[in-house]
Amino acid sequence: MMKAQSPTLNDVAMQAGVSTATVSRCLNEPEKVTAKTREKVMATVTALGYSPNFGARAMATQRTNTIGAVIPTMENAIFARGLQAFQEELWRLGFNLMVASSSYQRELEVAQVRSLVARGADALLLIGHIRDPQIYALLDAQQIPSLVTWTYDPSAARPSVGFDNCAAMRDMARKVLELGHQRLAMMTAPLARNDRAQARLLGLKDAMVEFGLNSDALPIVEYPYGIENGAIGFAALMQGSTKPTAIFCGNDVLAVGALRGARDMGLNVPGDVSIIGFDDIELSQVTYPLLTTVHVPHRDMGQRAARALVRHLNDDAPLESQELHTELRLRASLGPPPR
Amino acid sequence: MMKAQSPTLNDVAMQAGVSTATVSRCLNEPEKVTAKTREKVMATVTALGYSPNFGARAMATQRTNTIGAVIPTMENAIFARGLQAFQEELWRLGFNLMVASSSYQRELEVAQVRSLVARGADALLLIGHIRDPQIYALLDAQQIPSLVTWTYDPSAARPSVGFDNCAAMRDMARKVLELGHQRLAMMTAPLARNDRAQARLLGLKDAMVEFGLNSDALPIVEYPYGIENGAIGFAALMQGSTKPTAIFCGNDVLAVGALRGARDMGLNVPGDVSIIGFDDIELSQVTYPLLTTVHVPHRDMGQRAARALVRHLNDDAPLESQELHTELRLRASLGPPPR
DNA sequence: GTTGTCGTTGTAAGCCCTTACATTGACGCA
DNA sequence: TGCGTCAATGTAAGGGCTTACAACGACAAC
Repeated sequence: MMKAQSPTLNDVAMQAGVSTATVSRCLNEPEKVTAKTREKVMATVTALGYSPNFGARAMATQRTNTIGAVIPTMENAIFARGLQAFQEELWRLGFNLMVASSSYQRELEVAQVRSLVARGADALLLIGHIRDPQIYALLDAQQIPSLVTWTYDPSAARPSVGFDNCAAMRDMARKVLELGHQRLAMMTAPLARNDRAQARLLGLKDAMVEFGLNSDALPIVEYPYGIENGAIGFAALMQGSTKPTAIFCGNDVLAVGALRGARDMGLNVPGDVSIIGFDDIELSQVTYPLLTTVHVPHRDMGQRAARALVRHLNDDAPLESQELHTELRLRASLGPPPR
Repeated sequence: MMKAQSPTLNDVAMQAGVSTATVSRCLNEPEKVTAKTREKVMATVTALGYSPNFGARAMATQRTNTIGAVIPTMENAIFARGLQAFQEELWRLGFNLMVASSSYQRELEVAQVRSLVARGADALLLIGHIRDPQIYALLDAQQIPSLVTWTYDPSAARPSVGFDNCAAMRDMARKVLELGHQRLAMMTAPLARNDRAQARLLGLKDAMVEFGLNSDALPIVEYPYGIENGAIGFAALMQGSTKPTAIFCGNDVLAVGALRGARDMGLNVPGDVSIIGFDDIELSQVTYPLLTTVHVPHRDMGQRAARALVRHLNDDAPLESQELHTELRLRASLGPPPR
């Protein structure tokens, strides 16, 4: 009955006295059209307030210029920063970002991927390699390109843009061990289905073995992301009879919590115990004492991932793995062991 | 030539020996189809690995089940938390989220809105009321519903789901003034085109007037989001001859920076100076001293916004403003003025 | 047995672009 | 003048789904 339809390509074409093909060309490949025609058409476009119908365009081109990302959570500063950079770069390249969060839940991630694909994502950004194989099967079946980030693993089947979590933590651990620490402990995010966390733990153990320590005896506690949890975890690690002199944290948030836990227990950092983080989020530069941590180039990673995906989609460039480098940030929370 | 096309509705229909209409109904309104037919069809769907073509569906329904959000930045914990909740709720309701960030730049926001609309967003989430009028014109022209958040302003032309920034800060300021503080100062995010920041400042000034102080004399410094900036701003405010005894910060991040600035300058909080934040992000519960701040229900806000938009899209429910309530969190960083 | 009703399924008309291919026309050159 | 060339434009065929409406068939009521 009543139709206040927005104008279509055809409306513009008729109004401007040209064919729909010409209008389409004016919009998408203006160089293929005479300046005169182009002006006439563009004038009509603005006059009518025309804007292309998304669905029709998506159908005709089989593209949406939208890329999906499934991340554990945006609330974690680590992901927020990388994701922000990813979005900014996508924007520069003419793409939009769809976000879904899996809350570290395996089945949920499957559903999210399915949904993003159903919503027309041209490609996907994923975090880490470990996930339900269904996801890879789905992506292969639908021929959706995907890129793994927050880790770099040349041995994995899929391309990744990230850094070597294991090597980074190993380097840090060596520094700590060189200071003479013997009793280490680790507080990590839950290890199950988190290859980044697993790799970091592995790096620590590697270094221990190098230094002749028994890595099997390493006390390990697992806590979800959260400052409060860091404090709790710290207390848990310190209540045994043989207290560690250096506590490695899988991420800075837990480490900041540990610093707080130490303060609550009246312990001096690093006098009584050293605390080491991972990520170098902004927060770690303002704690007291300043946090020793591994600096991760999150923004660079997000940007590179965006560029790689877009080049793949636009120019058919192969999706290749890229390794980014981390750096140790040795700050006040690390010192020699007590005594 | 070579086509490894993915199966279409038609393929499924032929294979299952029914019409495309029936297949479509099985997928979208299963209750309208006999159980027997439905089973047969669904079996074929899985057998063929069929999944609907996004573009075609979008074209036929004029819907994408995708909602866009334009936020200043995801890196700010405040937005990250609310956005996360928004996304989770959208997901529960069967929608996807597209994110764009404006970096507080007016023109960029216009472009982002345009892009999200062009990418088929069914509706938009926006932060605050102040923006280029072009945006509202565009949304009206294309009939894209939108909802404003992070603020509640019944006098504004557009519906909003949020809280009264002015009243919240006014309440906090009263508490501080009741303690006897006379020399106040404000550190805020840049005020230009940020109605939330402006409202918070206004609330502070209101309270000052109530208590007989000259609000025009209030020292104000503006710094972008960032812990480091908070420290810088603090130093700036404390270097005058008449030092403030209470510093109001427009957000917790600046406040945390201020705490750090105080420590750097060897000042005691709240002995020498009280520091007050806004937002109650996780961080504020672990600083030393704990931060006095205004608690904002970011998650609740995100959820409500999602529900309101979806109800509007699905059930044509009117988009109505909702006011959420903030709470004062009086913690150790606030004390009586020195002397 | 006929007719009417109603629940189920089928038919086919859009929805609005893009683009391969066809057509046109201007121009240069013989 | 006639012809070939090439750039500019037009024609029309999809592309895959939803849905109004038509058709059908089973069953109940008379």
